[in-house]
Amino acid sequence: MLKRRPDDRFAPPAKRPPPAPVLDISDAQMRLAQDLLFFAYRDFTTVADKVLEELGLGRAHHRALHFIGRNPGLTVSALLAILRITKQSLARVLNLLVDEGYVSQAPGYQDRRLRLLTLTEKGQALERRLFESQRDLLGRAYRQAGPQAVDGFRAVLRALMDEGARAYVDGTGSAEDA
Amino acid sequence: MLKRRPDDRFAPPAKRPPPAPVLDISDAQMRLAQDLLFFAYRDFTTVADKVLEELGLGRAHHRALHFIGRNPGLTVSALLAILRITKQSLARVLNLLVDEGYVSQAPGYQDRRLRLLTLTEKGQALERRLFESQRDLLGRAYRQAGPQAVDGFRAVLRALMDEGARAYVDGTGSAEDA
DNA sequence: TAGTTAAGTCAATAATGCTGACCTATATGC
DNA sequence: GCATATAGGTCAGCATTATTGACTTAACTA
Repeated sequence: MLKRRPDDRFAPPAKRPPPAPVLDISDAQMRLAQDLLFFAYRDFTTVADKVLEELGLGRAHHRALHFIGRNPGLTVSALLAILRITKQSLARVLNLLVDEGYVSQAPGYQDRRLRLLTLTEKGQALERRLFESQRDLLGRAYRQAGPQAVDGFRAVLRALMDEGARAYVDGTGSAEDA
Repeated sequence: MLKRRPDDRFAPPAKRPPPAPVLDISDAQMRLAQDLLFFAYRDFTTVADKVLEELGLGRAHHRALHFIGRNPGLTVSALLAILRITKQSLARVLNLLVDEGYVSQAPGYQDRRLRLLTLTEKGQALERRLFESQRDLLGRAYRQAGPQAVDGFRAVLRALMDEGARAYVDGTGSAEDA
């Protein structure tokens, strides 16, 4: 391993950092939006992470619980399409949730190859608890920002996502498209 | 065939999945917001991930480039506070960015223990490219949703984040608080 | 000078993602 | 009935990004 001497990694000292290049208002607004999304998402997920940590679960488990809870009878394929991860990645998460009794599987009625996923009572209770941590934060934010802001919030987020995901959240598409 | 091997991982088959329990309007709205944030964040980050993939970089590198680019002369401590990761996690990412010539470090002028981080020209070019991929998506979303929606979007995201992060994005706090 | 702080580093571990290969069960089209 | 496609599961290995704990060096500060 080539050990760098400290000097190689250092630029000549600058008295003052160079000014941030902001080209126009529009770009500055866009960069602000990057910040906003990063911090809001960071802190929105953190409140649920705290609950998950107690149980030795991760964010991936939360996502699965959330989407199964919202779509009882969801198939594995549909969940994969939503999460955009591989079958092998989901397997680790889902097998644990099934083994621990949070999720139950039932064969499809018409097509018995399907594994329809639902939350058990235990799973519903956990999902509820996770939901409430985020709901409280979100509720405060909604009240603070006001109903008109909430409409705008939803409109922009909706426009940011894929066409398929948009159809899904609008209720006009299937989970497979998300 | 009925002669399938028994599997205690399977619940008894259910004709129809149980209905989703939606307790009141407010909760349904909150659950929708969870969906919106998930999908919007997923697709917002994906556009930059595609650029990063070509260069063998990850999302962690993008985050570092973004915040150094927005805050030239940022210290390592401040970047750690923003990203909320450990020094060891950042080290891997930052050392690569320095070694590859995206980021340069300069000792602090008053306090020479500090490593003031700035983007090199190469780093600025990459950050710009990453930014533009997200700016294009965001620009379309903003135009589609309209200026009033954008205000609401910003207000809710701002309210979702920590007090420190809020001060940071408002420009009234230091990066250390974020 | 003593203690604190900023940063770097080593070692080990965990969560979550990936690819490739292969398997079973079931459905469907001919 | 048979060939093929589809839904799902599994094994093995690997990459990225995070973690904790312990330690070091350099420089600031009381």
